[in-house]
Amino acid sequence: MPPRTQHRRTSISDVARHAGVSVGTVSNVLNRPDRVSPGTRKRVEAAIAELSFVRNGSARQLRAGRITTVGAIVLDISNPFFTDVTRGIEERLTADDYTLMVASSDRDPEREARYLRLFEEHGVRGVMVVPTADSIEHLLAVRERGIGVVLLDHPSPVESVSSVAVDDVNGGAMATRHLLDQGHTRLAFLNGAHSIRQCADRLEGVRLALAEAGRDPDEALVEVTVSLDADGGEAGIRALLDAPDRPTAVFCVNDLVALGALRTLRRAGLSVPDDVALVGYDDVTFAAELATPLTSVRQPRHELGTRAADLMLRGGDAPAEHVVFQPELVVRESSTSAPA
Amino acid sequence: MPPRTQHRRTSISDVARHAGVSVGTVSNVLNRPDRVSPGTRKRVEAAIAELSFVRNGSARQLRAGRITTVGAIVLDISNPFFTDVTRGIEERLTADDYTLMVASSDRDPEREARYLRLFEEHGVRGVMVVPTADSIEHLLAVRERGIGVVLLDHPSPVESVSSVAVDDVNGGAMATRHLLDQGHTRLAFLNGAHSIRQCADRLEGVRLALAEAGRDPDEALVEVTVSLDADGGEAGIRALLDAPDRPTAVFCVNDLVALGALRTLRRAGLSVPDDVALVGYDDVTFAAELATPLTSVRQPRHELGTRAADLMLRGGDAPAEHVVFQPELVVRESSTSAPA
DNA sequence: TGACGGCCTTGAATCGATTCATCGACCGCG
DNA sequence: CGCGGTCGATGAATCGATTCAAGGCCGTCA
Repeated sequence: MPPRTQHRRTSISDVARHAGVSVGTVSNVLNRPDRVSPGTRKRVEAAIAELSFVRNGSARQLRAGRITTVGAIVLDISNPFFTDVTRGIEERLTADDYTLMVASSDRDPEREARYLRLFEEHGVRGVMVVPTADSIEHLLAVRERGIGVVLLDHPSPVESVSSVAVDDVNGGAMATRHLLDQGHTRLAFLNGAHSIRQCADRLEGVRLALAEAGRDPDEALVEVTVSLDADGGEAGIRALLDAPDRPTAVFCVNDLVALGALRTLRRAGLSVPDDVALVGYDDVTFAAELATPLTSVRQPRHELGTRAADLMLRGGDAPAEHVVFQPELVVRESSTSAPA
Repeated sequence: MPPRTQHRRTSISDVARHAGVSVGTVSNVLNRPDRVSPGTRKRVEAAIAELSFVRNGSARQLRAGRITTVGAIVLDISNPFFTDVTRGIEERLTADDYTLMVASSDRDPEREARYLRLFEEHGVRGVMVVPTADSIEHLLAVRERGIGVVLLDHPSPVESVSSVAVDDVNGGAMATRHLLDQGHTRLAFLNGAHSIRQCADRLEGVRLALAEAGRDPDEALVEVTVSLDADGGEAGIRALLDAPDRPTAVFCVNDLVALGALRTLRRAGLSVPDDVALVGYDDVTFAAELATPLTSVRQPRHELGTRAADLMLRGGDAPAEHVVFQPELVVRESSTSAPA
């Protein structure tokens, strides 16, 4: 793609020569134009335009030390939950003229580590990470090297690292209580791997709510481990259909899974909510508009992002803070026999 | 967030000193370990670990000139269409050990320019851009400076710049022909600003199909300009409901708009497809699962991304290529009076 | 006239990793 | 014993922008 002739990038000294000034002056025009007389400034600007000069960010940064860029590593960039969180972050950062670089770990600790290193090598001011594993040793090490760290959608296991999270235990419990209230006794939970904190916590909430209601979680609950997308929901329901004693209510760990579940239940000729009640998590845009409008646990996605960015941008000497938002159950038709 | 004491980042010479070797040797351990004797290598590696040294990417890159990173600028990162395209790109790049930096221009030429400069300053190998405006002057300038450019979801106006696109004219025409075939005579098109090429092209296809059928586009078509999300769909339908001669079929420029349209039609007590037929664009995951499964024009999103990355990664001397994919109409219930 | 202050401009030093010409040590062979 | 060759290690030069001490110029005031 680049033209054959690999011309050297034009540098600040090319500009200086072309304008008949020193490199220092060009740099001043670029960074502190007020310190340069209007005449020379104009000449330098003309030279810059003529040579179509673009600053070399690496050199600039090498000298300056650190830049106004923050990195974010989320679990899955194609999940609407995370895109909304990301937008929140970006909005807040842009207000302070910071730039955001986003990466998706795809729940792979190795990818997380890789991007973390990439960000660090490029001298980001800080990173906001949704950790793939519970250990945050590696993040502490990063912070040790002077880089800001904020945990995203994850409560901090240590006091000294700021974090922004939503109470997933409560979210799981809310969904479960609702299903119990509707009279269901045999529940299924289409969940992700327990190594993912959000999944483990929501499960805990589910079990808590069952115990609270005097039910034995091991008996009243079937947990199916699935991938966290629509295909996972499909697979999960297939597994349940074959089971001898089919649950009457299914709680899905996120709305994408619920989408797949809904699709598969309908194909199997089962009615939602009459044959099977369904509850999702996240309350994404389309949840209300599905074939059967989906009951879901809503999280303050956007605010999660802005708040995290807030914590990131505070001075380096501010004490760590731990923010926990509460989720909210949005009841729709998929879990209530009488239309909502 | 960063600790009070602003310690200088440990550098390669710190490592060298600590291990009792020269900087050149440390660099060799890092880049060409085979040229270092096992003994010293081990010592250096120990020093690296002990000091928890992280390469300074800026310095590295300053010397090396360019890196294995490419940038992508899409119109709207929260649109599932673009997240899928992005995944395609990333998948292909990862195979060649390249890294991707994604940014969203939000259809703002200024933001596009800003990110373009940011990428260039950081020495990316190339950029893949969904242009916000039809002019690609600024992209040609970037290429002039030796940076690869591939147009994403946009046919190239010039021979020399590679591009990957989907035939939007045909997509618009397909949707329209389908609605005409269903017997509709008054159509509405909820479209975005014509400055967005995709929107202009789809409109052209719509008009083409109308003319083809012997209809006068100016008479048979109502076009409403809306924002390209669910809220836009809602606003668009509201505008139509007030119109004296309500169209019987609505074509939406993407599925998010269609989602909002569907929601609003239902709230207004109108049945889809009996009162109003609806067709979307993109065929996103949830299109088939909506209250009324949505007829939509499917685009090869993932392939669009991988193919673009392909073009990006070819050597700099390969001739430009222009790939055009064909969309595909997926008919569902929202546009057919008899259930699909 | 000379001293002084203010305003621009200069250019060498600096950031940290990479590269490469050079050197030393060591081995094998004649 | 001497020579050529190999392997490993060295460290100065380099990339390009920024910074800052130093110097030049001009006008003002005593």
